[in-house]
Amino acid sequence: MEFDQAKNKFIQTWGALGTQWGINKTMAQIHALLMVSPEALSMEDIMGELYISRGNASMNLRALIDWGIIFKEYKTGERREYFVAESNIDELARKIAKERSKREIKPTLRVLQEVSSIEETGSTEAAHFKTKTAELYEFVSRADSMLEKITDYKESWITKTIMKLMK
Amino acid sequence: MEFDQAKNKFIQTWGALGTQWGINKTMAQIHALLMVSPEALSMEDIMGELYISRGNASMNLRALIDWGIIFKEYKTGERREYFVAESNIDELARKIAKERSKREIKPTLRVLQEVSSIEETGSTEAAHFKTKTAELYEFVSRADSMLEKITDYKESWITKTIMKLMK
DNA sequence: TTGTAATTTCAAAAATAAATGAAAGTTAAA
DNA sequence: TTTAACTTTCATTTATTTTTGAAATTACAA
Repeated sequence: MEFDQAKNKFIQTWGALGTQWGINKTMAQIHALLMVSPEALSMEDIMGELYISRGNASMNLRALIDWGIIFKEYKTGERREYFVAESNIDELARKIAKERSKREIKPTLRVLQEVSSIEETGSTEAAHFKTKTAELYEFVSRADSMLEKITDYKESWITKTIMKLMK
Repeated sequence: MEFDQAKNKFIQTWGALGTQWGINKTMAQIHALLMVSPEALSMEDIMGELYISRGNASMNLRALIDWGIIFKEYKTGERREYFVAESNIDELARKIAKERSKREIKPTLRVLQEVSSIEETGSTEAAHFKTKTAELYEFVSRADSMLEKITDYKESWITKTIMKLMK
């Protein structure tokens, strides 16, 4: 396979994966492009490589910056902004994990907490509901703290975790 | 909060969470409904509770069965089918993890393998591409086997994993 | 078997999400 | 300041995904 083909295939695949995980295609593609670019790219560069509009590029670059997984860079004497991806993959995964926990898991936990705390009534249905949602709260809560523990190693956490699990 | 309100809030929240993780809203809602139902429900019941069409119910019930997280039940003398959710939450999470690994991670790994194996050319860009995609392959591959290891405990894997990580 | 209740399918419609592009807003060099 | 390069915003358009509902199919009690 040619480099150009491979690069394109990688960007498309990463975009599709993003979609399946609730991240929009362009956002994932910009990120993919920046990951494999040895140099920082300008918005113009990105628009050109991905064939997307200025507005689209601007919004998704901002979203990526909000997630903390790409950064702005300034070149001396140049007015335009350049972008680079977080280069450490462990760090990248940690940031994504933390962000998703904050945005999705934590709010869900609040709701589970709330709904599992309804008053006891006589009804079987309500009793079962309380049991199930409480179980779910317990599970999600544990899973979330497990993820926190794993990603708190800061460095090569995947390897460290595997080591600990092997024992 | 009233039981009915709580139940509705739970179903809506679970649906929204699904959406953020690339699962369609109705599929997640049907699953939520079945989880908190003490009795098996028929398609008619589900349509009524969620205000959805027959076709929608049918398709998403099938998808949930394909994922292995809900089951059909037959009542003697009755023609219609009933559905129940996997009642063990650890088991539920294991199945989802396995399924997503199979459907999304494994195919991505294949592509990463492929694109990181392009011929060496002189270009810096291609060299950097190879390095990055190989790193990514390595990472995703390890993360996937970590998940496999964790979920292979079969029973209360979250707790077991936390225990191991505490040491 | 037959009749019919129950389920599935799928083209079309509706809803949702994402992308465009031009105008408005910023910023810094002249 | 002014000007021009660059970025952001957002109403509108486009694309994608989901849902509907009626026809086709299936399957089971009689």
